[in-house]
Amino acid sequence: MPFIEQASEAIRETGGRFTQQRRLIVELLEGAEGHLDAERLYQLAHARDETVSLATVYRTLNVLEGAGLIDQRYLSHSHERKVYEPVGASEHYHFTCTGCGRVIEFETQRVQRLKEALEVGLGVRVEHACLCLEGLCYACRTQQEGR
Amino acid sequence: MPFIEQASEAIRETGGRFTQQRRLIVELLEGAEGHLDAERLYQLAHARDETVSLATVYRTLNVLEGAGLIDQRYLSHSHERKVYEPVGASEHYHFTCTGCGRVIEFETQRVQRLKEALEVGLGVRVEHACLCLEGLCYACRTQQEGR
DNA sequence: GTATGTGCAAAACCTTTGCTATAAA
DNA sequence: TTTATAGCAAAGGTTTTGCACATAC
Repeated sequence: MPFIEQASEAIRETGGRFTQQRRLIVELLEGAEGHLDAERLYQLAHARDETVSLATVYRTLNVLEGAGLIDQRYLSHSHERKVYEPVGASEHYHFTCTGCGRVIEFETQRVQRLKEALEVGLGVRVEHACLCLEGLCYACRTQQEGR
Repeated sequence: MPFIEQASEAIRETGGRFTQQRRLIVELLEGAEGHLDAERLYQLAHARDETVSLATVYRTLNVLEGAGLIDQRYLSHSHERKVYEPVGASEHYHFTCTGCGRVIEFETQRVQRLKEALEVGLGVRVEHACLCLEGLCYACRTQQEGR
């Protein structure tokens, strides 16, 4: 099912309303190449529809997250701001280059395996795992190494 | 070398001054059983020495982090606040129970291996890795499961 | 003595919330 | 028509900063 319909249904199921502002925000999230933070999402939405406010962006993001449709992530070590992306099928994580700002996505089973190891070893149930990786990408690394 | 001396030397090496406030904050960080956030550190420090302000706590934490003496961590999924701890020899990470708030420390080589895999696979240099795990500890999990 | 550090209060920053009007159902 | 959602602006919580005074070196 397309993401917009998923969102529309999920919101309506809980008695919520699929307003034009919410529709626009959902469309932008779906179409985004990269990872949007609230401010950027607001800029994009506001450019298309002046009636969208930053408060509505935040409220909509929280609604969508509550419905399990998007994930919050932190990309930087300092975690200044959250970015949001549709929940996908693949377990993927992010590496952010502190040199050029590029975000590299990668898939790995290692986090999943770590979770399983902890559930067995510590007897816990892991509900959230956040992994933020930072450093230099290949281009920035070789450039810094002076060649 | 004791942590206090390390800190004293590191600060002085960069032309900094090892003031009484900084000494106290370093002592508290070293002696802490758990993971202190800035507010808690301020409470402890201020109780012992009224001249310590919250601003000085933050400034000192930043100086110590810059000198590589302490690490910032986020324990919760929502990352509301940072906690600080001396840089240790062991690679350890944290699991926070959302039921009772308990923080479980554990050691693992898995993050280190993930880093190495990325450095080879993507050609990057990983400088920071932040892993935040949340869920239910054994006690809270069994209680919630109703038995 | 000089530069760095300090407290205080105000600002910065991202995010949430109270209120009244609006619009989805 | 009913009730959730909107915008706006103000508040929230954590962290940083400007300034004048204090203090480590």
